[in-house]
Order: sequence, then structure tokens, then C-alpha cells
Amino acid sequence: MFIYDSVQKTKLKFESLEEGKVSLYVCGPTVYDDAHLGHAKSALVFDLLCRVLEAEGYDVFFARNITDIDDKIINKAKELGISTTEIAERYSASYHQDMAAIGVRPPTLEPKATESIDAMCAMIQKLLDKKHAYTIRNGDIYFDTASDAKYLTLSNRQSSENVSRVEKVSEKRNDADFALWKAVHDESVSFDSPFGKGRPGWHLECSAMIERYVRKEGTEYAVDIHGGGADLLFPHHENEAAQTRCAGDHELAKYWMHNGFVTIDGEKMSKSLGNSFFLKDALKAYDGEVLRFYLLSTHYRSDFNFNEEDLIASKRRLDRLYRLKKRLFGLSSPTVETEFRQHLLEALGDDLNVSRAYALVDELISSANEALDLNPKDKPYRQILLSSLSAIEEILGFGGKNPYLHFQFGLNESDKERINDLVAKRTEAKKIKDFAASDALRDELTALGVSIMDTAEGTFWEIRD
RNA sequence: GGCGGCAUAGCCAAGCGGUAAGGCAUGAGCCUGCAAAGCUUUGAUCCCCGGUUCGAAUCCGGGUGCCGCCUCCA
Repeated sequence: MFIYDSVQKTKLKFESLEEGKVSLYVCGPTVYDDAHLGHAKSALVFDLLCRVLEAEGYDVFFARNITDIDDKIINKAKELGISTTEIAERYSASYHQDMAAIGVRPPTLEPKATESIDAMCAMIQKLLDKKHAYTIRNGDIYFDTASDAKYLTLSNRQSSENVSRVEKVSEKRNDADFALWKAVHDESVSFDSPFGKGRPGWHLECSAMIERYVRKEGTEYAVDIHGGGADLLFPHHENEAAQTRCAGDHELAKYWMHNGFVTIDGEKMSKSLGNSFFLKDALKAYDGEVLRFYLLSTHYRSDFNFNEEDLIASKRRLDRLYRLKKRLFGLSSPTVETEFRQHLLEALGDDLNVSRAYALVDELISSANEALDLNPKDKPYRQILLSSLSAIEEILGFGGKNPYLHFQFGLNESDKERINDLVAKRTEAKKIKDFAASDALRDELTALGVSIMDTAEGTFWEIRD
């Protein structure tokens, strides 16, 4: 496995801290609204990484947090007149639902910030003890960035001179110093701590939760891989790394992975543009699996420009896989190790080269169709083929559904009944060679968005995009 | 202003020094009552200029054009 490390800016051979085991921590969402396509992309990328690592035989411990306390959650709660807990629960649930819809498996562990306050306090205390943090008069606790010689080395920034846009607090020792703990003096949401009532700083959450839930004693790094969106490199990950190295005797992550951004029709996602922003909206129009296939189709480090035209092209590519599955429908056989699976892992093992993996899938489909055209009854061949297809499902996470249902997205039972009825009538007309009637029926079906295909096994239909 | 990324056929997109994967769309053929599906086939010298090299889309220098981060953010 090779991984591009976004700190060293080079592709590295992956060597886990502990033989056969991988610890992966990914920054999860702040649950104050529904998940958008960017959340989906990030979740998909690391879901794929997990699948590949597991397929390579690693025992993967994957943690992805939920930030369930934050100013934005508080604001949303005020806006809707309900508690922050309700907000967090509502959007955690919708996050889980949306991610499941695109085939993102749940992480091994999903720590919540509000359930980890003690871990955060413990870390703050360490930082205070080691003089890497200080308290100002109002009770806020800040990280002293000047006390960490390695500060800014993660994101490769020269000095903190240009990092001056964070809030100006006159008592801060350095402009770049960030809050570890914010004291709360009014009635707003707060947690009790040895430092008084307050709320934790966002950057602290991940460091503390990694330390508490993921890290094994004695390792040089807290985790093997730390991931997240490209925007998190600075300041979030820079700050996390600083906290971890200053509070303990180890660095945070051996490998850093950052996924690219999702734009929509070339524009940065924004609510004001009113474009298909939320994943749940995209899921109304397209099958979750189609969205998975599409969002995963380009390299994870590249920016991804989401648009419907490309999505449809992508769906057509996935359709080919399902048409092949239709040809094999009803067959089952024990899964055997295939060369194809090896090739797939080889491609994905190269810093998740999905394009190469997809090309392999395409080539598999073409050669399979060709072979089945020549010799439809070749049993050993079909067994290998079915095994290859299950490798696609296992590693890439698509292609596992009933192939007929894939082509019936968005239809209810009465729609299907009506279509089946028309198809049956057309078959009757064809039987008596009344082609005028059968063509008229096909036109009717076409008008319904249904495409007809006559095969040796009978007539099949698909809903078209 | 500082830091970083990208530029490959109509579109999406691999490629990491040896003479351009794959998909969508398009044209043609086979198959079909006709279609659809499937199969075969059709097309780029890689933003521009210069350099290194026997050889560069791939390395170096200089342009041009997009984009991201530097503020909460996947």
C-alpha cells in the first residue's frame, strides 16, 4: 500500500505502527445541519481506504468523531427553539442515514465530543503543566503557539505573521494562539471542569479523543493515519498536531491524508446558490449507489466538480455492471480468489487510484460480455466472474444490489405493474408479428422513460435517465 | 500579500522519463422484424515558450489561465 502524505507531500510506502493493524482517525461532521456532498466525499474516501486496508489483510480500527457541541449548534438550537442535544441528535441521525445510503459503513468507533469532556480536560491540564497553555483573566485557556518549535511545520507555513485573522484577544501571547477552553459565565451551554464552567475548543476535541480512544501506549505516533478534508490541514490539523506533541511525548499521526473539495457546477458550495447542496436532496433524484459510484470516480486528492451531466455519464457506466449482473442473475457459486481481485487491490493500493480500478472493472465487464456471447454456458468461467464481481462489491462497495431493482429506481409498485402490463402486451403483439402494434407499445413505454430490450431469455426493461 | 494545487480528445479522467488506460457522448459495422442491450471499430502529442536528455505529457526555468487555504468549514 502506498499513501500520499499531505505533510511530506510525497507518496510513501505504508508501514503500520503495529504489525497487521491500522489505526485511522478522520475528522467527522459538526452536526448542526444535514450532510452535504463534501461530507459525502470525505466519508466515501475513508470508507474506501478502510475497505482496501481490510482487503489487504489489516485489522483496521477506524474512528470518526461527531462534534456535537459548537457555536453553530448553539445558534441553530436558538433559531429553532430546541435544545442543542436535540439538534445534535437530529443531525447525527440524518448523517448516519445519508451515509448508509451511499454505502459508507459505520466506523469502528464514533466518539462524541460531549462524551469526552474529561479527556479534553486531562489534555488541557497536561498542556498547562508543561507550560504550553495559559489562562487569561476571563478564564479562557489558550495554547501558546510560540512554545512549540514545530508549530506551522505541518502546514508548511513560514511564520505566524500572516495567521493574524483569528480573533484578536489582547491578552493572548501570540496572535496565532487558539482557545483550548472557553469559559462560560452566562446561562448558555457549558460543562463543569477543573477550570470552571466552559466549553472546549474545537481543535482540542480530536487530539483528546484520539489520545483517549485510539492511541496505544509507547508508540511514536498516536495514530497511523489521520484524515479529513483539505481545508482542515490548517489550522485544524496544525493545531491538533501541536496539542498532541506538546501534551505527550509523541506526534499525532504517521500519515496525513486530505481529500479534495467538492464544487457544484464549478461554484463553491453555498446555500445561497441553492444548488444540490445536501446529500439528502441528491438522494431524492438518484440512487445512493449511483452517487457513491460517481463521487468516488475521481482521485480523492483532486477537487471534484459535481454536476448532473457527469453524474448521468457515471450512472451509465455503472449500468454496464448491472447489465452484466442481469446476465448472471440467479447463479451463485463459492467465492474463489481471482486475479481480478489482486489487480483491483494493486490499483487501489497505489494511493487509492480509483481511475485504474474503474478501468479494470470496465475491462472485466467487456471481456465478460464477450466471453458470455461466445459461450454462455461456461460454468467455470462464470464462477470466476461471480467471484470478481463480489470483489467489486467488497472493495469498491457497489454492484451488490439486485440488478433488476437497479434499473427501477424511483418507481412504485403501480408504476411497475403498468410497465409490466405494457411489456406483456407488446410481447403478445410480437408473437403474432403485429409489429405496428408492438412498436406503438414500445413508443408508449419510451414516453414513460422505459427502455426495452429483447433477449434470448425474454424481454427486459429499464428505466432511463 | 503568504502558502499550495491544477491545466491531457466534445465531456469526465488515468499517467510520475521510453513514443497517450478507462468511461460518457459521436460516426461506422455485426446482431435485431425494427430497436435497445452487447461486441467490434472511429478520434488527442498532452495550455504556451525555452531548457536538460538518445528520448518528456511526465524533469528544470519562464509565461498564461483556473482553483484552494491563510476566518467556522469535509
